[in-house]
This record gives sequence, structure tokens and C-alpha cells, in this order.
Amino acid sequence: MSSNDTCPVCRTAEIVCGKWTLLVIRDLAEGRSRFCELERSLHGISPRTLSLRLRALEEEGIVERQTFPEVPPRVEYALTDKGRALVPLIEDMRAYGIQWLAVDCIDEDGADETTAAADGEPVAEREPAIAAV
Amino acid sequence: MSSNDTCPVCRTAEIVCGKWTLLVIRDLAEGRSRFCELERSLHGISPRTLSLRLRALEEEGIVERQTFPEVPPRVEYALTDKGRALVPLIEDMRAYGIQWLAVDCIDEDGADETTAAADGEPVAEREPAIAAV
DNA sequence: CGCAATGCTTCACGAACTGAAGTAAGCGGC
DNA sequence: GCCGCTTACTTCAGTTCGTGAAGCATTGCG
Repeated sequence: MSSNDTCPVCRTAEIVCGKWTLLVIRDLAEGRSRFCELERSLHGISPRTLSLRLRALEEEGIVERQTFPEVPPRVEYALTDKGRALVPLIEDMRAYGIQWLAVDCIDEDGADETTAAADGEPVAEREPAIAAV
Repeated sequence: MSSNDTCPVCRTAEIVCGKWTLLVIRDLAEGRSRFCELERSLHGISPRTLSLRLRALEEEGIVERQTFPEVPPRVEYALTDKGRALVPLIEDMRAYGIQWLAVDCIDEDGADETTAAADGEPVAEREPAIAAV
């Protein structure tokens, strides 16, 4: 598309850089599987965007969609191997967030967030894997 | 803003998910430092977007900007520690791209140094269950 | 003087994302 | 029978984001 298509970083970036994509994958990795579960977990996502993301991800072979002909209709989404292979990436992002973006619960004070962390000092040491969200 | 601000994944995602952001960081990590170098390397990026990205990244404390009062005026951008900490993430993306998006890394710009140099952990060449899409 | 180079900014346009609302299909309550 | 509830979406209008072309400011060179 826009940049070098032969570059694996670019190609991964194109998958990953949609606005909610990574978060959808994270939620799927954490066991959420249904549309409305994702919708509630990712609070703020519009159903259109979620629908678009899931469909794109399905087309990429990153998620699998399974419909159950029940009432009310049930649809479950799950990561494929190709999707699960993105989990380390997400864990890296979590580690980065913890190390360099470390704000535990407070963000809406605004203004100063950059000066706090931008001075070149990591805020926490590396925490392994799955944290409670 | 959109989702849970207490989640480190979300906060990292917000930094990383701008359309060219990761690629800008990669180029910076590979040694490119000037506006027009980046502009040419990321062919297809609009100067406005590059300018926006660089400024946002600077405000995040991820890149440092240094101006030289020469003629023509020179400006150099470089990653801070906080920015360099994102390189493993990019390497993960490269590994993912190579494993699952099955295109070899052909960076004709001589960008190959990182693949060679950043090989602290060898990219395991697993068999990607060949996605014939 | 006119042109070139660098590092932007401005502009108009189209693509992407948003929030609210609507749709379909059937179950349970009244 | 009719109403409302649920799920998994789709549609719509509106806002924000990214694009490509062009412009601006500086000043050294021919």
C-alpha cells in the first residue's frame, strides 16, 4: 500500500495498526469470545468498528468465527495459531507500558504525563506476562 | 482516550498505532535521522503526517529533536531510551511478519543492518502453516 | 535574478472512526 | 397476540484523520 510491502515490519504494522485491532486480539487471547463481551470490555468501541475488525482479522486468518444456530444467535470468535503468535507482541507492549508509561490508575490529571516519564528513567522493572486488567 | 487508560497495553497501543509511527521509529532505530531521509525512506508518507508523528513522539519523550542553525537548516531526530525500548517490539513484528506473513525481508534501502545486528535472539524459523490466501 | 535544498505548513479531499439508532429472530411474560 | 428482551450486527450522519500537491522561508551558488 503506502510503504514498502516487502518489509515484514510494514506488513505486520498494517495488520496491527488499526485502531482497536491489538486490543481485540488481547481480549480474545484473554478468553473473551463473544461480540458483546468484546464490545463491553473494549468500552468505547463502536459495534461497526468491532465488526469491521473481526471481519478483517478473520480474513487475515488471525481469528476464527463460529456461529451457533441458537436463539438468541451466538457467535464465538477465537484466535488461530496465527493470531496467538501475536500474543508475545502484546506482552512486549504490556512490558513497555509498565516500564515506560507506568501510571497505575491516574491519567486524567492531564498535562504532566510526558514530563514524568520522558526524562529517561524507566519507571518500573519488567514484570512478566499476564497481568490482571 | 477510548478504552481503559489503566491498561499498559492500551497506552502502548495508543502510541504505537498511529499509521506510520512504528515505521518512523524503526527508521530512526536504523540510523536515519533527518526529516527528508525519513520522508524518502517511508515513501508514501505525507510530510504533514511525518511532521505530526515526529512532534507527537517528541512530546512523548520517544524522540529527541536537535536543530542546527546551518544553511540550509538541519534538524536531526534520534530515539531516546524510551524510544529505543520500542525496538524489541519492532523486532517482534519483524519476526511475526517473517514467520506468518511469509515474505522475505528485502529492504533495498540497505536497511538490513538491524536484522543482522539485532539478532540477539535468533528468529526461530518455525514452519508457518502456510497460509495460502 | 532564479534555482536549489531543507524542513516544514496549508489546503481540499477522501477515507476511517464514532455514537446513536435500527434490524432480524425467537423466547418468555402478560 | 403483543410487548419487550437478547444477540449480533448494519445503517446513517457527523467528526476526525491521513493524503498529495503546493507553498513558504532561508540563503548559497551560478
